[in-house]
Amino acid sequence: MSFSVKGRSLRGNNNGGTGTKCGRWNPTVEQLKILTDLFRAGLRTPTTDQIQKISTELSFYGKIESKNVFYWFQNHKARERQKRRKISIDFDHHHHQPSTRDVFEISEEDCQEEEKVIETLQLFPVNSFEDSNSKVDKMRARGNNQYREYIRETTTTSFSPYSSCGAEMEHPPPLDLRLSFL
Amino acid sequence: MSFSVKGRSLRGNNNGGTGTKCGRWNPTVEQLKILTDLFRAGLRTPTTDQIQKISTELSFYGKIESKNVFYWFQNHKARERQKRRKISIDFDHHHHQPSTRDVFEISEEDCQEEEKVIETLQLFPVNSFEDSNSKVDKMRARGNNQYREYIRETTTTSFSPYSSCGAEMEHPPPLDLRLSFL
DNA sequence: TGAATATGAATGAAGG
DNA sequence: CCTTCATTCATATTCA
Repeated sequence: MSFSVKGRSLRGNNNGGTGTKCGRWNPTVEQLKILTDLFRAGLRTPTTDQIQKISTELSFYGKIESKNVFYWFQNHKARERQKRRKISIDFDHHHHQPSTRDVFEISEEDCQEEEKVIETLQLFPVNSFEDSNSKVDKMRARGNNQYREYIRETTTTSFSPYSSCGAEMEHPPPLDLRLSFL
Repeated sequence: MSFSVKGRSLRGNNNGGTGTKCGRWNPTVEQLKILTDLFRAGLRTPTTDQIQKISTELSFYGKIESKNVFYWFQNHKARERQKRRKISIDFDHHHHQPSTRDVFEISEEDCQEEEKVIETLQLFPVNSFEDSNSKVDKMRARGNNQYREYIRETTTTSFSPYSSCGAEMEHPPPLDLRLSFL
């Protein structure tokens, strides 16, 4: 159906939201770069005003609407958090015995959970003395959450005691309880 | 849509964490079987908890991460819906029985749109034991709140004097002030 | 072997 | 902010 050429690779350069399908905004590399920088600089929930400015700035690199900026931050923030959360769960789940090796590297890069701001960049008043001072986002260990991306990053592929190299293991088929084990 | 059975032939066993490129998860026939059964049993959007269990169960048949399970259900549900949608359109277009097997191929699947559960299988409490109480989401009346309102009303494409459709323009990069323009 | 297709993975966009 | 849907991207797989 939809044409999917083999090598699309680069995202941003193909079109600034123009050219092809204008169904939805597709950030250009430049836009993405800026957004990421802002995020990493500590920006998480930009105000309407900030969104407006960012949008204007980014519009320079391609078509964009302020709502795109709004959504981008919302999604990015959420997914970044979930990713971290999921990884820990995943680990916890597959953690059998503290095997010597494979101590995994869950933490990953920026573990800056909070709205930490990098002054070096002369940021805006991200959350400046507004109402809440310390919004320690306590991640309540809820049992059910959405899953979304906790993906990418390290391929800390959870191993399983079974499944070796093609080798067939006389696995203890739990079987039957197919649909009831949940 | 040739009726080529989903038969992935000899796929399942290759990704035991070995063999070929483990770029991405490739379900083994057993895993696929279970996932499909669960889906047909009515499971559509498993909770994190369910995903964990399923993942554990499936890990027995081969390397797998919980995220794979998450994605599988997301994709399967979406594509099932999409397929059905396309068919109806197709049908609508022809104004008469396509007479082709396409329609049948699909109808073969359970047309249960909802999370209908087949009790026969003694399913889990799909949605039961859910959260106990409400999660009163307090939206702080910040100035940046409710952006959605704004989004709805204005489709302000925050245009810019530059950036037109596809047109190439040697933009005057404001650059530098990346993070300071706010 | 390259086009067509199946499907895992990612993310923009909304609804609530 | 959480959850879900719709699309799209990226590959593995098929097949002529």
